[in-house]
Amino acid sequence: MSTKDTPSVDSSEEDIPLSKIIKRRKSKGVDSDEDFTIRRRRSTPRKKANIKETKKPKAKTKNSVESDDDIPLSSLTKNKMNNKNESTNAKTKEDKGEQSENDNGGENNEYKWWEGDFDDSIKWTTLEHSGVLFPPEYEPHGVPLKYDGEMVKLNAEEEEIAGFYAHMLETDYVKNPIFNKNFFDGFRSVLTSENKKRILKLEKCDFTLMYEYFQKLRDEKKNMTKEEKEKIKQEKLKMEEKYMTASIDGRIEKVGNFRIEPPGLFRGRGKHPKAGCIKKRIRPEDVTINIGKTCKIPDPPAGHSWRDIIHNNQVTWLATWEDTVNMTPKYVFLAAGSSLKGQSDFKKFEKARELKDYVLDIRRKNTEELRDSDLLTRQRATALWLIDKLALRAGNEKGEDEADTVGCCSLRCEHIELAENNTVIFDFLGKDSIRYYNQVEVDKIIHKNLKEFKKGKKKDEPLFNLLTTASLNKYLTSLMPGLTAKVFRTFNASFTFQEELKNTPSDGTVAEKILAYNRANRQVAILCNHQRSIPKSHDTSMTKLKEKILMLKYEKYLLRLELLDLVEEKTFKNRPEITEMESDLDDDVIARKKIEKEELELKKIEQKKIKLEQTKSESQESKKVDVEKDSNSDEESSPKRKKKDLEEPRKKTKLSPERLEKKILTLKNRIENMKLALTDRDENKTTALSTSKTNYIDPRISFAWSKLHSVPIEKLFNKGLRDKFKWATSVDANWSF
DNA sequence: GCTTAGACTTGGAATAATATTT
DNA sequence: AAATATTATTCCAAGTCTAAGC
Repeated sequence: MSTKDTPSVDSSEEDIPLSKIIKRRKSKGVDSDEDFTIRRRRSTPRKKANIKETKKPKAKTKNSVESDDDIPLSSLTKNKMNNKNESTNAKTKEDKGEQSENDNGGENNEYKWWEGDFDDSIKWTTLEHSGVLFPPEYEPHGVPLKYDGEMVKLNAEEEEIAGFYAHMLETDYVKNPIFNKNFFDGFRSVLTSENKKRILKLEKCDFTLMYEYFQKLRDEKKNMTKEEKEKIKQEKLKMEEKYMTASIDGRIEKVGNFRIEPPGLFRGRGKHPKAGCIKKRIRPEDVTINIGKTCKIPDPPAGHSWRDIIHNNQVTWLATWEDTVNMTPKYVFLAAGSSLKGQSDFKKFEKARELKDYVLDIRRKNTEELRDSDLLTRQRATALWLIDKLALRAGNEKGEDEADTVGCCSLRCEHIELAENNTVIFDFLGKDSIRYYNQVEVDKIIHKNLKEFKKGKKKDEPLFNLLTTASLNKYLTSLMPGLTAKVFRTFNASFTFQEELKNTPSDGTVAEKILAYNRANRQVAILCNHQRSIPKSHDTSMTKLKEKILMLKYEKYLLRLELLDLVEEKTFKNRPEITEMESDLDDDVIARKKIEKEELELKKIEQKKIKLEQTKSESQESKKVDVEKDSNSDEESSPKRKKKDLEEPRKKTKLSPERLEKKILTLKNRIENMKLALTDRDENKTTALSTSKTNYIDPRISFAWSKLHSVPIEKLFNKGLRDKFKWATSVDANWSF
């Protein structure tokens, strides 16, 4: 493995946290030499001195109110302060019981914040919760590592880290050299000196014994009986119950992520320089709790204490800790359906709607500024054009220890190519290292400007060298209060969606309408470049669906033949829905389907037989006769059939013409629906609809559409989304974004 | 003024739950 | 009833943006 390309850590530094090393290098680098031609990326580190064991009790956040601070934690936690805090504690259980499973405002005692005003500078007045849930302590399993063909016994710490890697053996992560290097460095740093001497190369490590052991555990778990599984589930639920809700201003609301992230290997996306680094176990001593001043402080796990307790009601988080890989803060927030999240969601969409009233003026002005004499103005105008037209993200600067991805303001010359006919080709990695590739014909002036901005620059220099997200946003806010780059994305997404929905066939079936809805959704997802990897089973499920449709068509064809046997064809002169032959149902297909159908029927009969034998052994005889009569009704030999053979009389349904006609129509309907579903799915294979649905499209558009077209909202929003967007439920059918 | 800590939204993948097929 | 496919939920990484702090 590549020990060669590892300049960052030499052996002498082995025991110093990586973050420290990087920080040191960085400051050295900035002071002295280094490239830094034009302000390239921010020389980041989110550092923080990170004094590991001598944890200083950290300064209080601005609003944290003193009061309890001088009392030792231990006495606070033991000393039940129950009575002091307003009722909530006792009430909790009852409330939970009654509101548990009301999906959609069945209960009316719910807090409908959207029916009144709300102030959101102060997020809460009382806040009570149970803190966070820690993952279980590590339990060693004793499965050894094989190194260079020999067994190596690992101690618990070593084994845990090795296990992290073993778990990922089947993933693509282990194909990533950066990941491997970071992991191996981390692994070696926990090895005992004896093992460290021995374990020198990752390629010689064989984790398969552990992998197989984990696999075995998984299988065992899977093979447990239903009852055992249920019991475990119940126990888990009981453990977690108290963490799942919080009481905010006396109301019980759901908490989102109350679980502390378990230790593991950092799964950075794309070419993240830290991919594979060890994410250390978080302890109560790392966790700060934010809670109402008079509320009971949750008990930390036995023998432990919290890092800090604060009472900051200007923020919404309940707990925080620092991620050990990137030194970034992590938070526990309320769930998406909570009032706090709902309010800010509502605000977000209202802000985007506000832009509607400004956008024409802004665009007009911007168009002028594209030709401004000032270079900065021209850059800004061009960038804004991209943000507005192509829904690009703002593009903050990124650090050296992050994956190299860009957004609008951080685009570099290498990311765009200027082609003929005012065409620009965008090709860069955006958020999550998702590729943005787009070939667009742009206004002449845009093309001209981009050409100008590229001129004389190297490919790795910034395209908009005079622009930053901060300056752009500052300018935007001067045009409209609270306007920032991301508002454009929200605005354009919602607006596009509403426009696209106008293609809904108002006299279509529900399935057709849903297809139109999903198509509109998909247009937005494409605009926002929300991509996903093609599901593994896409091809198979596609052909399967096609076959299914063909089978239905074949059955319809059979019914039609039967009908035309009974009734003169001319009766249906003006009824193409009855007489029309399916275009893709040729002889071969018919032959194939015929056989399939027979096989299917045979199988059914077989099963029926088995069942009969099992259940009614005494009346077996008489039934069997029936079955046999059925099964030998048609015998087929060769799949090669000529039309003549196909049309020869077949097993009939013996239904009346009226019934046959009706059956044909239902079948036709089913076929249509399936075809729609198929198209929908195929068009969707690389597009992720969920992100735009959850974050960009104003839910009121969907609720209004649902009412206007009488499509049940359940077909559009799953339970989670309905809960998240309950504030939008009551819009009028004619509501407009 | 500039940098960056901090808080919050946005994002695709992984995993769990459920539905469907065998 | 087990295997598989599909959908919903959870996970946690990676953005945006504000304001604290110099």
